[in-house]
Amino acid sequence: MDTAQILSNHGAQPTAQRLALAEVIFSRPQHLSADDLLTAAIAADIRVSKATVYNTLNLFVRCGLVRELNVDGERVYYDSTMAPHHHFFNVDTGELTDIPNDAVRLAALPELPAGTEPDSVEVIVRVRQKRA
Amino acid sequence: MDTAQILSNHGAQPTAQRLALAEVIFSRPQHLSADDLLTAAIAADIRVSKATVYNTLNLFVRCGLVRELNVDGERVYYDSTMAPHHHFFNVDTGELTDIPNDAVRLAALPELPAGTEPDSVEVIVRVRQKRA
DNA sequence: GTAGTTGCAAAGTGTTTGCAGGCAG
DNA sequence: CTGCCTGCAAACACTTTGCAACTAC
Repeated sequence: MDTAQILSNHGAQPTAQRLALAEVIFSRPQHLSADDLLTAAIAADIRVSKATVYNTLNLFVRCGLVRELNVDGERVYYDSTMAPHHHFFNVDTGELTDIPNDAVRLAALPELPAGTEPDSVEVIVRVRQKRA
Repeated sequence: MDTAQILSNHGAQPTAQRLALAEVIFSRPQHLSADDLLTAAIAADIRVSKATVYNTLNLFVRCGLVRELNVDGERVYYDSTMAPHHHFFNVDTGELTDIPNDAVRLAALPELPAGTEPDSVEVIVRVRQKRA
C-alpha cells in the first residue's frame, strides 16, 4: 500500500506536502520535533512552510498516524512508530530511544477514575550519563 | 521540622517568598502549574512576582523538593509529592490524579543505553471520558 | 560588604492562527 | 465553483533573562 493510500485510509487528504512529509517521517522509526521535521524536509528539497509542518503533525496525531511524546516541557516530539512501546529519555543529552513493549510489564491497571476509559499507557524511563 | 529547615536541608536559602510558596505547595498533595501557583499565592496574599514563582519552582526541582510533570506540551506541572508514584491524565479534562506506586509493577528494567544509569521512571496512564 | 534574591519588563521559544492566494474535485 | 490546503506574518502562551533595587548574613 502506498503512502497516499495510507493517508486516505486514515482520513487525511493526501496532498503533495503531506505525502512528502510522510515519506520523511515514515522512512524509519524515529523521534522528531516539528523543527527537526522542517529541517529534514528542507534538506530533502521539499517546499513546505513551518505552518504546514505544524498543521500536518497535528493532523497526523489526530488521524492516528504518529504519536505525540511529551518528555520535557520544551517541545513536543513525534514518534513515527504507532506500535505500543515505551521510551528511554536521556536527561543529559535529550536523546530518546525505544523500549520494546514486551520489555516492560505492568501489573493489571489500577482502578481508573470514575467515568473514564483507558486511552494509552506511556512509560518513560529517565536515564542520565554515568559519570566516569 | 519546619519549612525553613526543610528548605535549608535541601540547599535552598529560605527566603520569605520561598517559604510562603512552599507553604502553599506542600499544604497538600497536588499538581500545580506555575500559573496555578501564582494565582494561589496571590489569593493567599503572598506578595510575589511571576518571575520568582518560576525561579522558585525551578529551584525546588533542582533541590529535589518537587517533581516536574510533562503530560501535555502546553505547560509544566509540578507535583508536591516526591514519593514515587505515577499518574492518570484525563486527556479530555486535563485532570491529573495519582496512582499509588504499588498499583503499578514493572518487570525488571530493560538494559539501559550504554553509559547511562537510571534516573527515574514515570508511568502516565492516559484516560478519556467514557461517552454515555 | 558581598553574595544571593526579587520584581519588572523585555526578550525568547515553540506553537497556533488569520487571511489571501492556490489547488483539487 | 466550492471547499480544503498552503504560506506568510502576526499573534499567542509559557518561560527565561537582564538589570537595578533590595535583603541577609
